[in-house]
Amino acid sequence: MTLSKRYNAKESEQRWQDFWTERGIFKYRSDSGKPVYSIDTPPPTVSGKTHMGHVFSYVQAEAMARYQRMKGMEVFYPFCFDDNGLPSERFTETEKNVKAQDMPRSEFVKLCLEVTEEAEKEFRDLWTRLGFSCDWDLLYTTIDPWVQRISQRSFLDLNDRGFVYRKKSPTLWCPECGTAVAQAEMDDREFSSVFHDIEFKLADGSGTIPIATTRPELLPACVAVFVNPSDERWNSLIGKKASIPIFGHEVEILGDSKVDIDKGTGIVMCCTFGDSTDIEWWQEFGLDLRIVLDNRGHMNALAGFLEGMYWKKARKVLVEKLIDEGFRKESRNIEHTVNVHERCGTPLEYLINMQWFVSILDRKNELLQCGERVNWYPSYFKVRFDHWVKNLKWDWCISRQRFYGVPFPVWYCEECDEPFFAREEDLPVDPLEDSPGQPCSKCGSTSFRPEPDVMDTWATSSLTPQINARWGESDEREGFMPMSLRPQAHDIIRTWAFYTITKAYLHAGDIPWRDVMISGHALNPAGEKMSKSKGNVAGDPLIALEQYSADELRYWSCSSKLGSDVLFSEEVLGDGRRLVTKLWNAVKFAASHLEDFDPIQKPELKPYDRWILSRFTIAAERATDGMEEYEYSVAINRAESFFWKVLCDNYLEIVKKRLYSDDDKTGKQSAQYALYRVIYGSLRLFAPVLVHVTEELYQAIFRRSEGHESLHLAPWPNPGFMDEEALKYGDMSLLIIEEARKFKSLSSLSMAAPLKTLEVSAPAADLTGLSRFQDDLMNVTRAENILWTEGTLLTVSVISADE
RNA sequence: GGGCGAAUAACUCAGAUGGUAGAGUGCCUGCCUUACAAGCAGGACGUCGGGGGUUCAAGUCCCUCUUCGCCCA
Repeated sequence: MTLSKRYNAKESEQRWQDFWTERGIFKYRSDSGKPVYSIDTPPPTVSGKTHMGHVFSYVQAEAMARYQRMKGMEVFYPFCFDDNGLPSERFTETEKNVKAQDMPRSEFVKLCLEVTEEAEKEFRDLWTRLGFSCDWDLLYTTIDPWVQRISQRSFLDLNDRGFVYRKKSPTLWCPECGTAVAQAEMDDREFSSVFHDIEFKLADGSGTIPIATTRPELLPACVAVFVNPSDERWNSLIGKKASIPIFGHEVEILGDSKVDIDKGTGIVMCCTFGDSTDIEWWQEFGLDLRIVLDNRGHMNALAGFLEGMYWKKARKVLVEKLIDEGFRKESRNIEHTVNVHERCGTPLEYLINMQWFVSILDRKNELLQCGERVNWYPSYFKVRFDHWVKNLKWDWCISRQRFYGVPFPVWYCEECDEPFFAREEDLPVDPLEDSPGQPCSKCGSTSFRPEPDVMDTWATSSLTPQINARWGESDEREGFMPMSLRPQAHDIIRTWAFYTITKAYLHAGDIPWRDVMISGHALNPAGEKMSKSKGNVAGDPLIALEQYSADELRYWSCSSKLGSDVLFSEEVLGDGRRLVTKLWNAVKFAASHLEDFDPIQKPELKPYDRWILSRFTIAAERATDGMEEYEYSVAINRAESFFWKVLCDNYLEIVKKRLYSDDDKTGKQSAQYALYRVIYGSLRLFAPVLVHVTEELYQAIFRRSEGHESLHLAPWPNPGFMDEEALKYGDMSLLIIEEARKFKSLSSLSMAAPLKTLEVSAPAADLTGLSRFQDDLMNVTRAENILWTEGTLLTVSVISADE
C-alpha cells in the first residue's frame, strides 16, 4: 500500500498495458449476458505516417468505450485498417517509387501488402502505447479475403435488389490516375487561367460571333453553341448554325436559361465534355458525342492535328494557331476554381466509359429519414448530411479503373456480352484469375471476359458495420445491427457516414448505428488542418510519447468540446501532467490514512464528511451527464474541478487533523469513510481518460477491498448520498476558511500559523448550521476559538495569535 | 455564391433554460503547511469582434456587418 514518492509514468504505463493484454481485460465476450455496446471504429487509411490528429480523435472514442464498459456494457471495440484502394496504391507508388501500370497486377498487390503491413505495425504499436482498450482479436483489414467476400456479397445483393446498374455514361475522370472518381473525391483548387474570346463564323455567312472559353483545346469537341433566350444581344441567333474555327464542323446555336449572361461574352460553346452543364445539355438536347480526350488526357484522332498531345500542350499549340489565323480576338487572365482529384490534385475531366453505379438519386427522401433516425453528436453536424443528400447530382459510381482493390465479381459473356455474376459460394473471386465455373446462362457460351475494374474503396469501407457483424458469414453475429456508435471526424460526413447509411438502408432498410459522434481535427500550430497530402503534419505521436506520457496525451485529446478543432501545440500537451501528479499525491496521502480502515463499517458521519459526499454526488452526476452526451471534456472538467478545488484544496485540509489524530476515533472513522468513497469515486471518474495512473492507484489501494480485476471493470460511480443542509452550510463555511487564509497570506504568514480568534457574523437562521462545522473549522484555520455573532451578512474578521 | 461553426483575460479555452464575467497557463506578492514547490495562499488583468433591436435585465435571444476555419456549389 505504500506508493513511491513520485509517479513513474513510463514504467507504470507499460506495466499496465502488459497486464491488460495478458489478462484479456478488454476481450469482447459475446456470451457475457451483458447488453452489447458496439463501436464501428474508423479504419484508418493506410497511406502514411500516424500524426497527432489520429491520436486526438481516436482517444475521444476510446474514452467512451471505457465509460460504457464501466457502465456495465459488453463493449465490442475492434480495430481495423483500410488498406485497399487508391490511397494505398498511391502510397505504395511513392514509397517504392514505382508505377502500378508498369507491372503485373499481382506483383503490384504484393508491394502494396508489404508497404501497408509496415504502416499497420506502426499504428498498432501506437495504439498499444496509448493504452487503447480495443480487442485485437476483432481486427480486420479491408483487403482481408473475408472482408472482400462481404464487399462482393454487398455488390451482388445490391444487384439482386436492382440497385446496381452498368452504363456507358459521362463520369468524373482523373487522367493522372486513369480512373473514374466519385463526386465525393472531388476537391477544388484555384488556378490561373486565360479567358479567350474566339470568333466563330455564322454558317449562313451573316457575320461572326465571339465565344469566351477557358478551354480552347475542346474546340474539336464542340457540339453546340448556347445563348440565353432572354439576352437581347444574342437571342436572334437561336436556330442559326455556327462554324467551328480551324476544325470546320458546324453546330447549332441553341437557347437555354442556364447560360450566364454576364459571364464572358454571353455566348458559350457546349463540348463533350467540359463541365457538368455540358452533360446536362448533351442529354437534354440529344447532342452529338465528340470525345477528343483519351483516358490519360491526350488528344485523340478526332482532334486532328492535335492528336497525341497532352491537353496542356494542345491548348498552347491551338491558341497559337488561333492567334495566327486571326480567330482569337481578346484574352484576359483570370483566377478560377477547378475541380480536381483530391488524391493527386489533377483537374478532373468528364469522360464516357462503362461504369457501375449504385442508384441513390431516387432515394434521397429515404436517406434523409435514415439521417433523422440517427443521433448526431453534436447535433448540428446532421445538417451537413442533409445538405449533402439534398444536393446529390449523380448516382454513386463505384467502379475504378485501378489495380489494388476489391474486384467486381463479374465476367462478361464473349458471345452475348451478358454480365455473369459470381456464385455466393465462390466468393471472393478475382475475375482476372478465376473463371465463373459455369456456362453463360443466356447463351450457353463458356467463353468469358473478366471485368478488370475494382471497386471504389468507399464501396467496402461503407460496410464496416456489416463487416463487424460478419454479415452473411458462417459466424455472423446475430442481432448486431444497428451498432451502438460510429465515431468519426466531420470531414468525412459526406463520404463515410453517408455511404454507410446508404448501404445499411439499401441492404436492410435500417440505420447502421444509433449514435454517431463527430470529432474535430487537431490543427497544426499555424491553425491548418493536418493532412498527409498537404505535408503540414506536426507532432509525430511516437516522438511525443517519449516526452509526454500516454495519460498526458489522452488528457490533451479530451480537453476540447466534441466536434471542435483544436490547436496542437507543445505547451498544452503538458497540461495533463499537473493532474496526474496531483492525483498521485492526493491518493498517496489518502492511502496512508486508510491503512486501518474497514470499508464495511459505516460510522456516524461528521458535517464536513456529509458535505464532501454530497459534493461528490453532484460532481459524479454532472460528469455522467457529460459522458452520456459524448462530451468527455465536460466530464473530465467537472471531475477535475471537484477533485482539485473541493477535495484537495479544502476537504483534505479540513480533515487532516482528524485523520492524524487517534484521540477522536469516531471523527477519524467518519473521515476515513468519506475519504475512501470520494477518492475511489474520483479515480473512476478519471479512469476513461487517465487510464494508467488510475489503474496503478486502484491496484495499490482499492483492489483488495473492491475486488475488480481492473479499475476499468469497476462500475461507473452512481453515488446517492445527499445531505442538502450539509451541502449548503459546508459551501457557506468555505468563506470562513478563505478569509483566514487571506489574512495569513496578506500578513506573510505560513498557512500553518496559529490564529487567536475568528469572529464570524451571520444571519441568525444560518448560525446553527454553520456552527456545526466549528471543530473542523478550528482545525483547518488553526484558530484557537471562533466567536459566532448575529449579523445581516456572513462576515469574518480575524484576530492573529500575536495580538 | 450557399451551408455549418468560431470570434470572451497576454495565450489556450469553459460559460443549459437570459440574472453581479470563469478555469488553466503566464505575470505579481507571500508561504518549505506531518500528500504534493511538478505545490499552497493571495493578487492584477476583460466595452465578451463592430453596430442595431427585444427585455426590468443580453456573452447568452433576434437582425446586420466584419474576420477566421471547415464543408459544398
